[in-house]
Amino acid sequence: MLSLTTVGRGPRPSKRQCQGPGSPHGCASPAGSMSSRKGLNGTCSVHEYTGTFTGQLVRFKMTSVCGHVMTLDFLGKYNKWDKVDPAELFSQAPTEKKEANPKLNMVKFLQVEGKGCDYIVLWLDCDKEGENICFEVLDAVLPVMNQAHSGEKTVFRARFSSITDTDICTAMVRLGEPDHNEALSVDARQELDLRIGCAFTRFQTKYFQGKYGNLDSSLISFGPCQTPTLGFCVERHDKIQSFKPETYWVLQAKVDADKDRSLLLDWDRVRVFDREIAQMFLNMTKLEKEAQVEATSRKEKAKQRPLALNTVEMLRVASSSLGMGPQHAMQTAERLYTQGYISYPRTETTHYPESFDLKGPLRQQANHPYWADTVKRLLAEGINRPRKGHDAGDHPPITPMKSATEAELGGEAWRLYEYITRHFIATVSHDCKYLQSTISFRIGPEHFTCTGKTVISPGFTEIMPWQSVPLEESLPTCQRGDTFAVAEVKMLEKQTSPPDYLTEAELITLMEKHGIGTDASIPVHINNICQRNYVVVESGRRLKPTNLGIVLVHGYYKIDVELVLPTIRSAVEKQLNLIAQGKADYRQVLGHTLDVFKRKFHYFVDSIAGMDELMEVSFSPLAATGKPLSRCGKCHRFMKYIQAKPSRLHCSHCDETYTLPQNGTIKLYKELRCPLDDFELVLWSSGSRGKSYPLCPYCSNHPPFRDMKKGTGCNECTHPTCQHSLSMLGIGQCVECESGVLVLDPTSGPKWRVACNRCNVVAHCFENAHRVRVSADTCGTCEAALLDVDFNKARSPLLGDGTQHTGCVFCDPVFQELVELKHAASCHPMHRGPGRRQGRGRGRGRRPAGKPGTRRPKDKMSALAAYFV
DNA sequence: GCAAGGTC
Repeated sequence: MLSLTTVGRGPRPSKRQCQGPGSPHGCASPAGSMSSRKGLNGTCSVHEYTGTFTGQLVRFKMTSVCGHVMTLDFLGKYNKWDKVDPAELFSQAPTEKKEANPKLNMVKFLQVEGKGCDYIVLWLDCDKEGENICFEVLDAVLPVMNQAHSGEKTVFRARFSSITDTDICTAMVRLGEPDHNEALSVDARQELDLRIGCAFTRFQTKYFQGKYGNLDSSLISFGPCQTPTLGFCVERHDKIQSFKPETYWVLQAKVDADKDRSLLLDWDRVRVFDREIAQMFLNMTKLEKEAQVEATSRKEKAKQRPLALNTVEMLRVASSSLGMGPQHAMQTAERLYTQGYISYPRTETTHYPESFDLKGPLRQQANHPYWADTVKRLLAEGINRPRKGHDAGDHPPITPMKSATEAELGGEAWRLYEYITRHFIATVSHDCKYLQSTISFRIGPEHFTCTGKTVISPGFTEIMPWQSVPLEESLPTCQRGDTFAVAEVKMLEKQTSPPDYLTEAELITLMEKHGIGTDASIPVHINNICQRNYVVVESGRRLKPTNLGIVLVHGYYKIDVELVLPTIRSAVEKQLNLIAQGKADYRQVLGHTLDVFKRKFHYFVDSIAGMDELMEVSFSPLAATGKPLSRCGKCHRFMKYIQAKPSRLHCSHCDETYTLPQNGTIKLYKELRCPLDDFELVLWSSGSRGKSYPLCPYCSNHPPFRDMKKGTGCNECTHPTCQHSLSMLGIGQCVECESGVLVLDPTSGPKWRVACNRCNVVAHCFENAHRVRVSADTCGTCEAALLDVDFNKARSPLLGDGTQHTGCVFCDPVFQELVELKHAASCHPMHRGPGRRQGRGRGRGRRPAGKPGTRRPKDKMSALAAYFV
């Protein structure tokens, strides 16, 4: 008998905590009998052991998933932007659940492990997302599990608020059922976010891209989290813009404390905004010789040690003190976590469970070169219980799990680790105690105060020195009735100053306060608005909105302010919570909310001119952008090349736009024209050492043949006779990728190259030839097209005086010597095609058989691969 | 090409 149990969302080491020996409820195995292995996806571990369950002796199998198993998307044909009206995305367009990460093969993995199991216990995170994942797991696993007998319960949900022995074992004896309503509320959230986000994003992007040539983002996205995030940044920008500085006046008094020391006093009125009134107060005090002490006080105060560390606080400090952006900080923290240096870095909780072993992590720091003394003293004198924080029931606060040095972690990772560790030590340290002394003075009729702080015991500020109470000279001892000589009273003129742009730390606080995003997604939203060029990060990690960002938000203000208000999300979430609580019907809420947003969408579309008016001020129309490059095949006037992403050609006479392949440059190709549509060809190039090919702007956007895809060049065109086509310049099947053909680059001489028309394989052929042509004949051995080469007389590699040679680039002994395989230089290794393969023998023609001039390169993969590799 | 949410 087997039982499959599923723990957590990721392969966390913490799951082992529930199966140690001696567990009170018998849910664990005898020591040493657990076996562990990796699952078929190589990521998730499977642990097996014997124990008791519902009074029977069973074999447990325990494993995990990795976040959501499934993700929601539209059916394929609704993802074609130019074929689908975004309005259809609100209702007509059907959605489907796809595997969230196909590489992990999670469904298959779960089915392999779940096959033949009798029971399943779900140990996913105890929140709505976790509940939703429960059902994703069940959808995969129930069909392969053993059938239940006579209505016996086989699906259980474990509910726990921390991964500790007591919590786990309590959960095990109080197993419940997964909550379908909570899961449904997440289904609704997914569908709303998808439909609303994609509809607005597609509409905005297409509308503005079709009108302006110098937008600084290729995607004008909208989303219920990212848009309000941007809204906060623009709101601050507006405050700065509309700020009117005001002049105010302050009285400042100085008294002699002793022979060579004076005290600066603060005016009790702080400041006044009327110069004459300030002058009047100055007149009343400036002639006074003495300041009377009216009262003194000495109070012991405490600066509290920090709450235990959660994600958003870590991100705030990383941004404001370490200068690390949230996304980068999170990546760094993840690495520290997977390497075992810190506990799980995504948590809302700032409270340690009662049973949490605080001394363990602390002891590990007892020999650290930087803080050994502090830690040893804490361990010897007894640690202070951390302050009571917020328990979100997710994961313990972020805690260092083993000692590490700067040399070991290096750079950024060390700085983050150092902060996390100092913060942890601080949470179990004592509060900082200091004495606050105040002296109240009277000069003439006006009151002034002087305060000073002296540290009694530094407490946690010893390990967090940046939090220290600043060193001040102590105030003189005095009592009511004493007098001090007035050294000076003067009036200062000052101005109120505008706020500065939002810092990332402030933005995180605002997002948290308004419930925009989660601990895990807040960095993603901030990153999004940077990447889309809505804001730029300035010095001090302040977020300054760009023209585009400002125009978008002001446009929403004009058309429908709700689209950008932070309440947009919380209002929807209120509805979703009703589903989760079983108080509202999933279909009704979904239908109603979609209906509301569909109306908003149509109103937005109808009112887009309002946003467009703002856009016009900052951006130039397509017709006024770019440089004339190549002639249109329809009107034979020059079209303009718009380099800004997405790069394209625009014919202002025909009002047509032709998108070009991205990440490359374009130039005119010898004024040659496409025989099909008369458009002038352009030469696309990925860089001097990369590949290049001719391209017809019209064909690339409107493929003339069924087997030619959109966005491709002449090197994929199957025109039977055009001198630039694949049919005429293709040589043979690519040596690396499955579907590509090596095509001669006709512009590459004198350093002749052939390049794959799909992947980034480039072969350098001949250096010293002045002409290379693809012959109509094919190789007898491999059926690749022969090359007809005319070498330079002086530097010909041929024996004797010969300059002309025809042969197969793969098989000919003369050519073999000269060919060198490379990857297109501009391509990053990450984007390379699949690795070199050997021994795939399979004949498949690249070109349509039967057309005039077509050659069928024979698949001789093993021979070719052996040759190139 | 799009959202937000998990997590690697």
